[in-house]
Amino acid sequence: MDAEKLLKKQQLKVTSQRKAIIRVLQNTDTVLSAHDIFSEVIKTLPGINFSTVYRNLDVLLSKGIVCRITPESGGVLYELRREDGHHHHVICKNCGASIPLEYCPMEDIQAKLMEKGFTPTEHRFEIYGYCEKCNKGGELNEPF
Amino acid sequence: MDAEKLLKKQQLKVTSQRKAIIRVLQNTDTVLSAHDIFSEVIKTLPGINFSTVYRNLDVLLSKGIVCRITPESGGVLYELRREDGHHHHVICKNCGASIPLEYCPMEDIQAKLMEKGFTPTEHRFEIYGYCEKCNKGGELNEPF
DNA sequence: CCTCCAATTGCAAAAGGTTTGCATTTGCAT
DNA sequence: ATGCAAATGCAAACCTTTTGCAATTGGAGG
Repeated sequence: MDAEKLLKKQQLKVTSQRKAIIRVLQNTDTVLSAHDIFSEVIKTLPGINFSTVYRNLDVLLSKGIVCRITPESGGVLYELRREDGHHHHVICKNCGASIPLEYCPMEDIQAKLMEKGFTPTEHRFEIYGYCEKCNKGGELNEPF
Repeated sequence: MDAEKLLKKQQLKVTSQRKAIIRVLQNTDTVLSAHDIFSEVIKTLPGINFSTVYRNLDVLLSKGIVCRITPESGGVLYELRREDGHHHHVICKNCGASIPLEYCPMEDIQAKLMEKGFTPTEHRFEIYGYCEKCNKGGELNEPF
């Protein structure tokens, strides 16, 4: 779906800034920091402000258009939410590639948690490592 | 194990600051922010500096004495590592209680990842929700 | 017990990332 | 075409974490 439709679907105003941000996310299969996104967006939209990027990432996140990922190593990363419904990610520490994962571990232990009286509301499951490409190639580009 | 033994075991110098930090972590079953830890430590060790807390949390983390947790909501939290070996956490969003979990989802999908050519190096699995106590009680104290 | 050195600490300043207030601009419903 | 709420740019504030440096301290070795 193109950026404009995505925004209208969520009843968000269609601004050039929002479209640019979404396009950046659409044109990559890697996870990006707010800074990464800003650096890309400013190429097509000189003059866009950092706070606009931050504000819009928050909006897009709250509308479910993007996902937010916080690696152990620190920082916050974003990616377009491409799949409907619940899913997890496998992320390459070398190139940042993000691979969606169907599998969800919650099913396996939901019952056990309830037994203990714990009511789960959210969970996170992320896998980090090296993708097929980076496993082989050898040289490390922009690790994080 | 007491703080001093814990430090000596890892061949770290035993300082009053380190002991105080560890004791704070030993006296709770909840996850704490660096700020939380500082606020507690300063009660028993007036004059301790924030940077000392940060530096030591890093040291303790690298020695495996503490765990670091980064909730979706942001921020960085620490807890004493009480279990040997690999484990995950169930965390109460209300009181911060941290419950260790034996179950690890990696076993279930390790093979599938390798098939795809992905080499996992780290992963995280955390569950957030409300513990038995907070489920019932009702009032919310220090949510995060 | 004393001495000495590397490790640790306190302090202050800087760095880094993110948020906020406000005036201006812009999308879009009417 | 018009008006208004929403979005943006800008600058400053904020908060958390890191860093350089001088002073202090733990503990190994004498």
